[in-house]
Amino acid sequence: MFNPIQLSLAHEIVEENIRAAIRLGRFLPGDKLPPERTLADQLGVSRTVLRQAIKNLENAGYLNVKRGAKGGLVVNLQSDWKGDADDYKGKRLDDLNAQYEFRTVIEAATARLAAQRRTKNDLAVMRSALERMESLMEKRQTDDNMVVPKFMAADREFHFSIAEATRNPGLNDALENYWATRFIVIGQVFRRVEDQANDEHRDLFEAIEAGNADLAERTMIHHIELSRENAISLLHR
Amino acid sequence: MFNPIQLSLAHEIVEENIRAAIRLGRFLPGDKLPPERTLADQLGVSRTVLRQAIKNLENAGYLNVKRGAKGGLVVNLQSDWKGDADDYKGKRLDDLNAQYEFRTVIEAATARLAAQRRTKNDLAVMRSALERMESLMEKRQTDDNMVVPKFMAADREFHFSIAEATRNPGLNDALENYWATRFIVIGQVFRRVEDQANDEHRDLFEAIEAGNADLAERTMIHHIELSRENAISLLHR
Amino acid sequence: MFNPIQLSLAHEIVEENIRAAIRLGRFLPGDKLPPERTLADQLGVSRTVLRQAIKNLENAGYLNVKRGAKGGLVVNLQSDWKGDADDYKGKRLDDLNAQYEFRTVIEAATARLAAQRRTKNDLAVMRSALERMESLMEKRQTDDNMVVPKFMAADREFHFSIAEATRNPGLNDALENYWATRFIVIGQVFRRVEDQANDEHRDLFEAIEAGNADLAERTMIHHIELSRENAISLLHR
Amino acid sequence: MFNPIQLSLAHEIVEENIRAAIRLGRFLPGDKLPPERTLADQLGVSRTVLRQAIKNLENAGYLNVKRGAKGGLVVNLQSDWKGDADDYKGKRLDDLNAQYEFRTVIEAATARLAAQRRTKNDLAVMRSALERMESLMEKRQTDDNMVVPKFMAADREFHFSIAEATRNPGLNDALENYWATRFIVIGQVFRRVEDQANDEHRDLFEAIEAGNADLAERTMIHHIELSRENAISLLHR
DNA sequence: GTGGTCTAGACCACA
DNA sequence: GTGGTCTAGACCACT
Repeated sequence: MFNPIQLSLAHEIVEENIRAAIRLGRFLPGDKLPPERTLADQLGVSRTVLRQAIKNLENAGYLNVKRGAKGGLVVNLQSDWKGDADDYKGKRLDDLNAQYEFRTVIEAATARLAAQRRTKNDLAVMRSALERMESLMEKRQTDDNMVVPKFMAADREFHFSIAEATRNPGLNDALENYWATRFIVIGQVFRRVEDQANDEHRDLFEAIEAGNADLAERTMIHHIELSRENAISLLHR
Repeated sequence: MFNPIQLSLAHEIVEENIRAAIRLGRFLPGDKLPPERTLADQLGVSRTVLRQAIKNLENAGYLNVKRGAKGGLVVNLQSDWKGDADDYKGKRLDDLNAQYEFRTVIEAATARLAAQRRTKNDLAVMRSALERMESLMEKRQTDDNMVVPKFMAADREFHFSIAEATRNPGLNDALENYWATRFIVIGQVFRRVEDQANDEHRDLFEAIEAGNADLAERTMIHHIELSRENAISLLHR
Repeated sequence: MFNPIQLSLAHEIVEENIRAAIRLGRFLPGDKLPPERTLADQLGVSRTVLRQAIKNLENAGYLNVKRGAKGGLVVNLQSDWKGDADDYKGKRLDDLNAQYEFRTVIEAATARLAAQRRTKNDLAVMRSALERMESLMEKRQTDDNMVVPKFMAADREFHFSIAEATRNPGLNDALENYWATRFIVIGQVFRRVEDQANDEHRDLFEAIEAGNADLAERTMIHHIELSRENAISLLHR
Repeated sequence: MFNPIQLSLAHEIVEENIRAAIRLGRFLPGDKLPPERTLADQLGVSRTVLRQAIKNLENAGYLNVKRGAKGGLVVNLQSDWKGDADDYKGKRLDDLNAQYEFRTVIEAATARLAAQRRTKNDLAVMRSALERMESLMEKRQTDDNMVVPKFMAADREFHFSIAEATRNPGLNDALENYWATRFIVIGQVFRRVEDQANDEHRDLFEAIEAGNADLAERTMIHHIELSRENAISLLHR
């Protein structure tokens, strides 16, 4: 009837928040987080608690802490993160499909509603993310190891800007929560879907810009379906 | 960039859990909760914490604590609950609409998927809830004050059994979370939608039983739309 | 010319202090340390620092922390301690001999000086420790797992009471430091030297009681030599 | 049961290290310490910390900081040192005796063991220090103010080379620690024991060279006894 | 009345 | 002007 409650430790919540921000690309590898004192203030916790979270994130390979006047909390390359790829290693195929199904439900709705409600400003934000993705796509053959993280951040911004355009906080939150906790952060996924993905992104944008809700919805569903197939072929071969 | 984190005390979480169980009709007025020790065990907390939660729920009118051999934690009538109707008093119309919109997205999906995946057992659970609602409907003119709570519990079970039939935990959780925290527990809502509501419920059931996904989805959307109009006319007149 | 300085972290010093007290048998397995607040006060540190030390000692198997009114910091059985026996596993034979040589220098001096300076009170303390050892010796065949720890604590008290009787703080400190950091805490040592050890202890006591400095010194040297041979045969077979 | 722990700041430890090196004559008056960067490196601290220590040592009269290309950290004459003689001013006679007693225990052992274990190389080091002392002794009537410091450094080297010859790190450390923290650095002591002291030093050397452990031990004990009487007559007249 | 967690503020060490 | 450490005090949760 009742399940054991989950006691919330401040430092765990803080850790989860920062981890999500990093995984979502709000801070890219090489970026510095705000100084401890500022971060603690923003998160509404003491430095003690924040530092516990930072220590864990450092151990998990997300952060690199440097001392001194020019030091700070530096975000590591994705390749140093521990436990992310593993999250999906043993995952059952059914679970993965169920997660993509849920995402499809949410994003089909955001695409449809965004097509009906997007403002000029929404479109500008989407276009900016889209163009960033396209320009990064051209650099994909270089060995700049920031291409993948930057692309993933732009991808996230594109999808979130669509959700934002719905003006529905529930959909927004559901999507953010999905990406933060379940989004697969493996660069290889990117490398394989790249071309298709970007064409789909542009189609999606154009449908939303044109206010064509049905088309936007269909395009989004197709886009996520491709993403799903890719993830599955990558993780369950 | 970062928002203040929200810490919750153990007894608040426990209180919220029990309140949700009551609001969702898992315990009906007059029912007794399990004994303290059992409850504390299930929730994984000490009796100190549980008792604090119970004290608050008693003050909020949800519970009536009776001592003695035949005592226990008795659930009160809805009419004794405090602060629930208030939740919606000052709510902005836009917020209410956004919430219903979110519910529509989720439940349109559950209806569609349930129509495709329901097992015989799923249908049996749905039918049971449906028949209970229909039989309660006939008693709605009596002054039996258990009719409304029982109807609401059956209503909840009906919707949840549909979500259950999708075999998608994400949709399931989203729905449960929605009902637990945002579902309007005002009996008057029930009194006004009752006739339509029940017809819709049966239509919905039949579409799912027939495996007609499109129809199930349309019916669900229509059903929630009626519910929304009702809530708005009641709360924002 | 200069060596890197060793930065002293408060919690490490505290940890070392408590660990030494346990290893020296000032707290026996099953004993409770004073409550955190008291301990922190005595050690002149904040609870934060003390708790870090306790956490480490818990991880190292020295302590078992229990919550609640009757909880506290309980000392574990020696068999749960980690890293103690290991300290000597790979140790070079020369190092071990050098350590025993150093101890011989210090304790030969304490025995000699104690024989010259012991008061009645000193003798009473020695006799008490001696008698405790003798009474424990009789229980050595039982399976009471407190016999070894208690014997070791009494052994330590006996030797320290001799050092105390010299009224020389330098010798006292050197001995205490030696036992705290280098004393071998392996119960098996005890089992093998038992009979001889106790006879020697009594001889030593009688020489000191009689004020026979030469005999006391010779007996102590012989006693430590036996102990050394035992340790070596045990650890370097 | 437990005593307050003593925390030390990095710059205090560094200061103490450098002070000990100077007091032990590892750097003689007029010598320059290594450059700041080298020193900071060797000590494993930042220059900030090192400079704080240097500032204190300058204030205490140990160092004279000279800027410029030919500048550096120059060690002052003993006569400029502050606070050393004071260390013993209020000291109780008993404490002084106890310290000499402890030193006697340690050095009697080093003399005995050195006589048994000294190598040719050990003897060469001892002889070098001995001869330096003898040659300085002849200059003691001149007003060369380097005679005393140089003699004291040679004296320290002589005693340490004996300890070194024992191959026992424990004895070595105990002696070094003793001299660094408790050795009386007052030049006047030197002026009064000089003649005897040097004869004793030579006797000691010869006993060790001859491998006569008993004689070496007796000579050392006598040597320290003279030193003790001298110190006491000087400080407690 | 114990251990468990968090806070606000201080000072240190580093670059 | 950053991260690193420590303190004093408060309140929570457990038994």
